[in-house]
Amino acid sequence: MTVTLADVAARAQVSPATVSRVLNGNYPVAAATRERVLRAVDELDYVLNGPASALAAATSDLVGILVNDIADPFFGIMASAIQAEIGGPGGRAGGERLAVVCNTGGSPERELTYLTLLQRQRAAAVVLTGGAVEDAPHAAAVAAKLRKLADAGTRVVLCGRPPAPDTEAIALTFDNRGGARALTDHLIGLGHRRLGYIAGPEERTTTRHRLEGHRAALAAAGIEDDPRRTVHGRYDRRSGHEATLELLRRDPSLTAIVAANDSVALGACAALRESGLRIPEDVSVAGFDDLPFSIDAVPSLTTVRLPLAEAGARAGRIAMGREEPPLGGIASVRGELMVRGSSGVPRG
Amino acid sequence: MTVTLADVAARAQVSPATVSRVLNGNYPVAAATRERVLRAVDELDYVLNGPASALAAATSDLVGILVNDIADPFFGIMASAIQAEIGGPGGRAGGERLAVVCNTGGSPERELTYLTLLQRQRAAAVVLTGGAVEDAPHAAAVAAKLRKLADAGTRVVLCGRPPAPDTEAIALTFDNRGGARALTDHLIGLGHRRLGYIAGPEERTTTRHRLEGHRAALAAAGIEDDPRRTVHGRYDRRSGHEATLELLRRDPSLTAIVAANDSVALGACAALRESGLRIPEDVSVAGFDDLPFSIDAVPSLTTVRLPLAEAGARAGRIAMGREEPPLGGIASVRGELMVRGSSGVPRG
DNA sequence: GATCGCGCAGCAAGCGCTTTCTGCATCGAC
DNA sequence: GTCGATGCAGAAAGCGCTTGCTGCGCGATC
Repeated sequence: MTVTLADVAARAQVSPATVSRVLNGNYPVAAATRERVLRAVDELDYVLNGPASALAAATSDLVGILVNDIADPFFGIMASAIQAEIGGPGGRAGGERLAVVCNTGGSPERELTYLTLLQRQRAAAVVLTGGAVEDAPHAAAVAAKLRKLADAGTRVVLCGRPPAPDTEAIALTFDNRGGARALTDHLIGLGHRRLGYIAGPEERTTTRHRLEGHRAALAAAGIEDDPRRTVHGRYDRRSGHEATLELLRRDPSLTAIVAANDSVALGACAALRESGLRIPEDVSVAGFDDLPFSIDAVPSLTTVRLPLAEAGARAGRIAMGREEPPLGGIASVRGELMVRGSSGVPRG
Repeated sequence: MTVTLADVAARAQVSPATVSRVLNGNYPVAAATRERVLRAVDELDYVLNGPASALAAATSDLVGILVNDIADPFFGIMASAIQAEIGGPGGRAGGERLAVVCNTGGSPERELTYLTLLQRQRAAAVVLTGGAVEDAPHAAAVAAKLRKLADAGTRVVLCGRPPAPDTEAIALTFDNRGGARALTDHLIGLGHRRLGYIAGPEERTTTRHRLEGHRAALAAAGIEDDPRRTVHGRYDRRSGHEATLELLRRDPSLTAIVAANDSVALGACAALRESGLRIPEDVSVAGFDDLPFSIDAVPSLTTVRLPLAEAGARAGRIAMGREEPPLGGIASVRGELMVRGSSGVPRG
């Protein structure tokens, strides 16, 4: 029913071995023979059996990309860049590889399960994107998995994620702390003294790092860090909206709101407007990430640009072994402060 | 080195066959034996070899999801919904399936190549999302591929994509024509007579359908369809920005701009503002899709909401055989007009 | 007590490919 | 003319798993 290597071999009047070699192109085959085989492949419309070759060769051409939320452009942009380098169809790489984008939904269990699934598929490489969860047992479990994957020959790269100790994983981490510091420094420089902070989920490394940067800036300026000025939520606009109302309730005299990311910032803007406050005249707003829509907000969002596409591309190349990993296996990728319309000098 | 089924069998003192049956759970195994096997699996930290089992069983647990642009939330949202139903880790389905999100970048060749790659992997199902390219040879090639996939037992579902004739593929299409018609009807109802239209890439079905809906509305209102009022571009904000400037150049008296989608609409808004025009006082703007950020635009965007997540979920269920396909294998999914701040009565 | 049925486990034959090793020409060199 | 390279193709042994079939031991049946 389905065409197999043997069928092609029969048609081309060669042995299966030869067909395999023509298809994999890593062994000398006479031009005439190759020609004949290729023609037979074409005529029979033969498609290689992936599992079979993966089994025989003990390697597969699957590359896993783990993301927290595929519907979020933050991850979409990285995934897209990674995939472009993985050399799926159209990529520069010769061998065609299938990029598998796995949506963990931010759940540690699903992360682990996907890792197992990829291990099961004998993935050629795995790229984990986005912040990790700060939970010792889980971190250990992930580290163990990553070690096992590495042992099995799977290259592991972390993109926008903190390094995993005791692991061979290459890490390209974003300097969230530095970016947040610069952002809050900017606001303080404008004269703000009462800043609200809308943080992400408590247990995420990204959340903590950004918060630390923010606090470092406050401390450096001698501003007391009132815990009531920080609210935790999810990384989405809805959460930004709710958190802003809460912050305003706690302290109506706030002059600036720093959000965990751009989506949250947009939610904050909406809440401020609904509350009759102008941006930035009454309250300044700042985001993080600089996703494409941020520049279209009105006023456009002051934020920290993260080179998502560049980092993803680099991670992809490293995963494919087409670029040298950074020294020590760890590189910190800096963000860039983008000062735009949503931040200004505080009133009064 | 790596643990195999045989190792587990040895440790549990049973035959490999029994281990396999315990793992697949589709054959009676005595409780005590099962217990013993499971313990051995655990102790040896055994991970099934995916390719090997796929080869032996002639099926795999991979499910392909083709998207045009993974960095675009339009596709991200659908992909996310599909995947949730595919029953990856955490899904309701028992068997764990690996969702493979493939980024075609809108390129017909890559689409085809990915389809081949999925065929090669003997994917369990494939979901194609988003508009197709209107190119007869390519459409035929895709149809042929889909037929072949179906023959091989792969379930094929189209989500937000026109039906593929002569194919067993189930199609869930968006009623782009109807949505566009309603949108332009709304603007005409407000009194607009000079509407600019920023269309997507010429060769896409989505582009054509939306444009047809728009034109149908114009025709119904007896408004001449000046071809100079339509500009084609990509489905991104940049394109919306450029196209708007072009439309304004051609006819500064426009009172409304209808965009191919929300991203394009945002670009249009930016261009209008830069040109010193107010929205909607001077020019009304309308988008399409109702992506999450649309409500945060200022003014919030009048658009057509497409039930992306719902359609994706349904497509996912159908792909998994957990929901009956629609009668005739084709269902049209309607959008809903969302009237918001960006559209108003024209000046004068 | 012999027979049948049934529940459970093992045997062994592949699944379709890769790859090592072997073999046969052909060619150049001495 | 002979021998060793060299270049290319084939034979065959798996890769690790699934599954149809066989077989065994037990309680139920006549």
